[in-house]
Amino acid sequence: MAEINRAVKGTNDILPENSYKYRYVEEKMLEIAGLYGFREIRVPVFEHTEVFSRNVGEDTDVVQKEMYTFDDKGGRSITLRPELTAGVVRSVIERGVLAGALPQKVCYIGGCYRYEKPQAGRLREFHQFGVECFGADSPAADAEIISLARQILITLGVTGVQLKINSIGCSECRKKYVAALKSYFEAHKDVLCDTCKGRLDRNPLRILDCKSPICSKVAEEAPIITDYLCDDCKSHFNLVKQNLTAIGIPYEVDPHIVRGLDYYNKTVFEFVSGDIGAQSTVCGGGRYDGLVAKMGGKDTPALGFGLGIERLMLLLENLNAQMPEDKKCTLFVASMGERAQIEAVKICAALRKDGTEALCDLCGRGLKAQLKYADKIGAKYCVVLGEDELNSGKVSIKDMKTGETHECSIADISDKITDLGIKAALGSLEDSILEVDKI
RNA sequence: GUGGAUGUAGCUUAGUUGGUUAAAGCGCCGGUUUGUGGCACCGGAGACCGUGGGUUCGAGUCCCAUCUUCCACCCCA
Repeated sequence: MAEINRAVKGTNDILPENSYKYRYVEEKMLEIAGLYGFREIRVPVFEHTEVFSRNVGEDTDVVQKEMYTFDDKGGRSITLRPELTAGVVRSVIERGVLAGALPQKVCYIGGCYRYEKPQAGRLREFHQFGVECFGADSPAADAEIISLARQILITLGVTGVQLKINSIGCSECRKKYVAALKSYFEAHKDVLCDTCKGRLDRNPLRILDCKSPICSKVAEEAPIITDYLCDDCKSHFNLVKQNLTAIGIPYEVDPHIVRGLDYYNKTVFEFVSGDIGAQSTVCGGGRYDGLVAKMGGKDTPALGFGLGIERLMLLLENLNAQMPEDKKCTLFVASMGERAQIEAVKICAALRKDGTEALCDLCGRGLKAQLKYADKIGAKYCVVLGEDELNSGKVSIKDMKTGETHECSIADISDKITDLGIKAALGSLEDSILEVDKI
């Protein structure tokens, strides 16, 4: 295949045989978020580069080497969003959303772009579902979004994920902690891996996350952030934990959870799974109380999370999670001869007007081939239309599964189909959703 | 960006120590006498063997490069 005709590295096509699963998952997520008062917001795929570089963090990998940045024809530096939080914050400030009743709760689904080396659960174009809550500083808000993330995962059939939480404190206590951490690792500098030696100055927090056996061994004995939290941060974190316990959400405090985006403070959390390869985080988020003010808005506490849709789908697949079936054709109208063909088109038009998926031959095929096709696409019923039927005005509707036939007049096909208890499309989808809910 | 693996029809694969028109299954299309799908049988279309170089009388088979995909590191969702 010529280079130009191939999908760009790290991008993916979702074909009809799978797209309905994505739609189901996305609709479910929006629906559950709605139960918590989150309403969908849609923001641009690209922003001024500074929206990300300044706020995600000039020093982060995302900004340093992963952004798709280009100049537009007006000479503006534009960047395809590598994540959604910064753009959403820009939007709610600019559009005056934060002037409304607080907290403001928004959620979104959208593509994100990062120039990384593709791998299982990691694409250059990937999609995130996420929520952001503005104006709530209570620990109950932290627990609430964690609860939302968990409800989404569980409802969709995810099992075996672990919730890890931590507090990285406010800027004051983090300053003290980073200093302590630095002097600790400084003492063990000789055994650290090369990348961690480099991180010592730039971002000592990252060493805690290193997977090299030696570094993680050293990290085990490192000072723990929770010991450095100021009274306010400490009590906030304790209350988050109490809230989680109160609503029955199991968690593990993992002092090594360090988010890679600069805007986080206080509570951070991740839902991790062992079933999606090395990219174990399906959902990550936390508090970012300083970001709104930093971006020029009124000082407003905020928090949120992002959930990787491709990773979630991978996980659901690996776990063999139940998924509703796709819609199928309700009635196939096979025809023989020109007169019948035109009648078939009329019947389909009438059925579609009534909300029923009805198909007829478009290839000029023989009767046998038409029925074969009806079978392959999983049509529930079919009728054959020939001279006999046109003359008598009666057809027999055949149930493709059982072979049973039901007589009726051509004019009554639509009513008959309805009588048979078949609600095209939506019926089957809703049934299966109910089933999933029961699990 | 750094490592390791992969690449033959739409899909899954076979292809012997390099040797004539590159196989199979599934899928697709059609047929098995005239108006009924699923089964069976028969037939057909479909591959410049990822791409570009090189070695050779001759390469899907060997060498180099490049790209893709996959896996790990890094980082993140």
